[in-house]
Amino acid sequence: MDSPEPSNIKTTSSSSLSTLNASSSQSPQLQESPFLRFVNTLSPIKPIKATHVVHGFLGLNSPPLVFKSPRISGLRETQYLERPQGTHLSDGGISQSDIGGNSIVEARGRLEKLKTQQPLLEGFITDTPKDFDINIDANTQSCSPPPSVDKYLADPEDDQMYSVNPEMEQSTDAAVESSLTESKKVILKFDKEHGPSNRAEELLPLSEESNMVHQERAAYVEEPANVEGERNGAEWISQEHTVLDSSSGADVFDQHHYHDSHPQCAGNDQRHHSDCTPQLMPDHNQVVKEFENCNEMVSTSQVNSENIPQDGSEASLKYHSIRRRCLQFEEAASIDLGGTKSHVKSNATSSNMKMVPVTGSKPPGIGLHLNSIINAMPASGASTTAVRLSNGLQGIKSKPTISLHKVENVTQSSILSNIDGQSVIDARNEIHETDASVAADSFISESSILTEPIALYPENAHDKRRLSPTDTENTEEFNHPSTSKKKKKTITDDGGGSKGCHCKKSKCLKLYCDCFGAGIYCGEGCACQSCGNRIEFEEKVVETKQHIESRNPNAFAPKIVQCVADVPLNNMEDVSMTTPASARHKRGCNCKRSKCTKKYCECFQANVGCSSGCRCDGCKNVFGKKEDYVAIEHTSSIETESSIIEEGLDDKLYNRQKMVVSRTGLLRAPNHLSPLTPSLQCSDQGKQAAKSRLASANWTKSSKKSRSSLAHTARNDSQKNAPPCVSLKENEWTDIVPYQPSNVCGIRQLSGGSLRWHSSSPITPSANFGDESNGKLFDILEDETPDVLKETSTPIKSVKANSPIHKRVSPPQSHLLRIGSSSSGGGLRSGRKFILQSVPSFPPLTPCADSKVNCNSNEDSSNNAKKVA
DNA sequence: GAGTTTGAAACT
DNA sequence: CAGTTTCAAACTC
Repeated sequence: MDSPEPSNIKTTSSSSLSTLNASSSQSPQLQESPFLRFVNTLSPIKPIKATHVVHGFLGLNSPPLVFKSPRISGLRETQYLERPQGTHLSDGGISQSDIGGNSIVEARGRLEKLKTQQPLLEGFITDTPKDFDINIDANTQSCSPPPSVDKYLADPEDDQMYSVNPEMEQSTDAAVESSLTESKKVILKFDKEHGPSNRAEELLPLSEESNMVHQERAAYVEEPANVEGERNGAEWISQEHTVLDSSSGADVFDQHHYHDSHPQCAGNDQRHHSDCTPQLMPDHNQVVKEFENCNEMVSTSQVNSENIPQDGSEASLKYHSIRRRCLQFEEAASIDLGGTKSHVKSNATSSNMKMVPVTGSKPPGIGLHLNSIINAMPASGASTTAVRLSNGLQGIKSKPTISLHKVENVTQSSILSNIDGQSVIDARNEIHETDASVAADSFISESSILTEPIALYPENAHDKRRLSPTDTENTEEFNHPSTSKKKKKTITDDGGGSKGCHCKKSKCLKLYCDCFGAGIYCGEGCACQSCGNRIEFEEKVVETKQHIESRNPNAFAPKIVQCVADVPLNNMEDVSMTTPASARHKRGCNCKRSKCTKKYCECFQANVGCSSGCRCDGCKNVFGKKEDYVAIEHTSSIETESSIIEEGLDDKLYNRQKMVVSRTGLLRAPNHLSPLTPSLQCSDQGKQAAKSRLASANWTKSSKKSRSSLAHTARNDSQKNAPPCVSLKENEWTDIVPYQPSNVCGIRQLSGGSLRWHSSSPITPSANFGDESNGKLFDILEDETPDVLKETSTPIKSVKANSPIHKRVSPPQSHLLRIGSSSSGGGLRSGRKFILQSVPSFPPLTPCADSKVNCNSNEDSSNNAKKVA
């Protein structure tokens, strides 16, 4: 309800006249209309935005819808984190815009409105999420997966994604961005003069992540400045003063952007800026800004500087780039802080907070470093997670609920924890962090491809060990030097993982060091000896890092990749399971004695289920056993094979049915787990696991879209690489991480052009499904799957029943590949047919039901397909 | 807090 | 690539 209006309003906001019209839901048409154009031209801002928006989309390559969905998902996460109820809202807002097809326009309208109507924005932001959730469910569902996918797909986009809400805003803001970027540059320069450290940091990051930063900044800048400025009002002004004066305008922008991106945060009030800020994390600039802002916030908003743990997590959340940024940032910060450590600390915390927000943005993306993930979880409540895990199902069950709020919680919890420092909050943080980390991981995995996503990882990295410890340490240290260690320990104990490192021989210049591994400089909180990971030794640190990267380019990349981030939200159980399930460790663990039940296991530490890539013995990973994962893959592969055979026998109809099933499964699976497994399960009618997974995929609607997209991509792939389906498990999995991202990217790319995953591996298709967020594929899929999906649409039910493992089973990559190939093989045929059917993607697709229905009533599906044909 | 266990990272 | 060593976190007492 609200979302539409806001969006419309926003679109019109640029022009007062248009606002009314836009509010009436004319945004798209109006915008297109010559009159609107004229109006836009009248207002200086609009034209820029429009252009920028266009660029942003163009850059994305994918249609606005695609981005939106992902972004939405991202928003969801953030929203969820902040508000369980609102979890869907944020996304919904986005999704609606996407659905409406006015996403960009609406976004602009929203931004404009926000600018013009700060109060409205706040209300809208807080409210919109709900509305969106309701309206967008399907979209959101699809979106939820997409976000992660999107993150993977396009880092640059991810930046936008981060802003989630900003998505739309971004579009609008995009235009602003250019101006903003310029303004930022100017500001940066100004900041340099005034605030050397922060600005310097920003500058450095910019050089590295200039693209991302620019994107993010632009979005942030635009929205934040306008929207937040309005919202925050006096606070904002004060912040701006501080920011502008001492820090770069980027900070301000970041804050604004953060708020915008996380309406909830904004809704939460500036008090929680620190909380919200984490989401902003994406950019170093933001971080820096956050720091500055944090100071301000601290003074103004009551935010506790102690949020360190969260901060650390946030920091961990950032990506590689972020990590790098962190390093640079730290340097700058340290430099600047040299005199004002307290500020730095506060900043670090704030930055961390921002990082958390990034995690929020993560949702869309997923790749994360284990470190980041771990850090994230531990930071808030690694112990909690561990407890949950130890508790087993209970823990999981509890998670589901939590999972729903994961994203939001991540940001919120981090905030809360920071503020309150309560165990409860910590638990939330853990969950959120894990989720975020998962998403981040998934995103990160892609992030390797995409630079932006990386930012999230850094936070994640901190979240667990590295990030949390280092970040938390850093932040804590900064905030509370004396208590940093204790806090760290306590945090780590609590799961905060804010501890600093204790390296004695590695000089903190090896991956052994969590700080170094997380791309963070060691701080006061660290108990390391002969530490070489300090700003003073920046050159050495950089060299070492380069050396390590030369050996292993992904050494600093997130270890954990998520397939699906948000989907689980609907099902508490599923969620808890799913979040972990969706995420996987790229390399897998090699546990021999811990049985993957202790933090020795990186998978467990990251709250991720073991996959075929793991070489663990006697895996009992609470988040998903390796065996289960493998079994799922196997079944999925079998199903795919059978489906392929069937396809060969019966062309279109039969294939269609299976395709639908597989697609639904894939789509669903992607949400929670990996796309692949779901499909397999679905395809195999009988396979309960698949069903359960699919059920978990309830979010399916969105997943459906993604599936459809995946199917579509799979088709393409299958056309090219029909056979490939089968191979890949471990390798695939490893690849998957990248691929998924790539897939996501592919989706984006699809919009833009190339699909990595397509060519890369069959698996990618699944990823694509997950990514589906990409408008085109998504649309196609929708069209294709619609009937089937519609039939099965509601099915999601079973999802809950699914074991987390299933979700995780996602290894699906192989499955996806297979499925995709099979489906793709058939997909080409059936796929097109489906397209002809053009079933509405949104409505129906419930994974389980679909899968079941499809599987059970293949005839029906086939009949439907025939009818359609 | 010290010592042990564990598995990743690094090395050969 | 496999095996071994090194390392630091996680864990236990």
